[in-house]
Amino acid sequence: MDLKYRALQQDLKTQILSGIYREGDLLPSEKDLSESHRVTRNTVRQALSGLEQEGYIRKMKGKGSIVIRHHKHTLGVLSVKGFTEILSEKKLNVETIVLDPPVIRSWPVPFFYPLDDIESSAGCVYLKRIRCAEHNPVMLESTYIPDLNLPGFCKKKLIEGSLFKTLNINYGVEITHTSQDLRAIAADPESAGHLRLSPGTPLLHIYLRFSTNREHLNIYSSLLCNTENYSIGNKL
Amino acid sequence: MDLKYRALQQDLKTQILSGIYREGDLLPSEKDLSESHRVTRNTVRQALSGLEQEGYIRKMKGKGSIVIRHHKHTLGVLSVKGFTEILSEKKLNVETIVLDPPVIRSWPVPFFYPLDDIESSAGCVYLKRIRCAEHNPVMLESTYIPDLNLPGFCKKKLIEGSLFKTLNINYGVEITHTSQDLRAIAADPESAGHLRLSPGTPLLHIYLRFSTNREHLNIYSSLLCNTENYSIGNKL
DNA sequence: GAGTGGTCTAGACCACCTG
DNA sequence: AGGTGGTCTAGACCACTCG
Repeated sequence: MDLKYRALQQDLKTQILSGIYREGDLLPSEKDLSESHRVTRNTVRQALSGLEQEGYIRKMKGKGSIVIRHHKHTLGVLSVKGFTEILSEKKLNVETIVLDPPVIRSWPVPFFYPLDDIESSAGCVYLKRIRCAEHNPVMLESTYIPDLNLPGFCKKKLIEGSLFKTLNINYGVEITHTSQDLRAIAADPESAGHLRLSPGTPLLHIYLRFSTNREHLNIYSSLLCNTENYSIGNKL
Repeated sequence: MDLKYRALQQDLKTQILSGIYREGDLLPSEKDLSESHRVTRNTVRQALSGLEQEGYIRKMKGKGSIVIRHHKHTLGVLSVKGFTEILSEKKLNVETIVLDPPVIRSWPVPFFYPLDDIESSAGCVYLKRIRCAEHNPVMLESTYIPDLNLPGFCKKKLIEGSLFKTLNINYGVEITHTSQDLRAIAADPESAGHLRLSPGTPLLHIYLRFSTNREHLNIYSSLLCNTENYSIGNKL
């Protein structure tokens, strides 16, 4: 598994993040990239589409691919990514505090996404974490995963604190799709306490569903975000 | 301008919305579509990518492209679309109430997006509207457009109530990119009144910037959304 | 006019899913 | 085993931007 377009995409991303290409710079043309990386222009275009989707560049007809300014104080595009990956790319100090370590329990009723029979009848791995940026709690994340062929998951530590990395390395799970659902709600007392806010403070509530390469093994997350200092988006 | 992939994408979308393909149905395979529409598979894939992005289908390796269930009570993917288009696709009853008809004024200071010199020195076309779904106000939208070569814009009526359609048909403006920024905030008294809510109710605040095919002509919108009954997202 | 990205063709091999 | 989508190649023509 080392796809050419992903390799090129990661190459360019690294160069942008390391400052080789700066805001406003033009990337090499698609023709140049295709020659220097020995791939066709279609493959280059696939890589550049990915970068555009992630908010690193902007493609301009007749001109080229422009590197885009990175906004501080934005948590990143809502995309097929985990929290750790999003914020470490922004070079923010990131911490995760585990409130409830992984346990097997029954599914909450009602659950925020409809579950299929196989998911329902399997148990549910649950964990709850606080995400901090620059030492401030900004996000409260409750995660639910069907307990389908994940032996010993609750006993092991998360690799580098990342759920996705752990699932990938230990169990070969890869994220394939994401869907999301957004609302604004008032903070309940418990959540407010965790986020060091007053109850009733408006929070961004995001329900996420990550599909994976394993059928029925979907990852569900409920995120409560304090958007006072860090907004969510792909502001360019 | 009639691109083959766009034509195919629209074709399939119409068939899905009209019920020819229902939730869970498989679309014809990429090979079949390429033969029946006399285009290559790459072109078919471009069209299907668009439909996937818009949340109409889900592509499954080895299986096919599955038509996805439409959730009621979701306002639609945040995408390169106007409000009118999003909700009419969902077959909801949609109304727009113009609070402040288009006028030329100076830019608010500070403005929520950085403006370039040409935008700043041009005037600013401003309008404010309430969006209703099923006769309930759900969204308060303030729109700002640089007054760059849009003769008579403030005097004319909007075509079918759609800002994008008006800009497109009368001035040849097409949307090319979108960026967005999300926060949760408490409703101020004025906004609360318009949305028939109590002040302090949590609202989803979305800043949008639409880039167009005309340089410097960007469309800026500030949206306040009541997400109590209609959430925002691409829940599948 | 030279270079760019946008679109499109006509093939190919692969991994994955299902019967 | 046969069909599906995922990836990739090697070309082509176009509209657009810029000097």
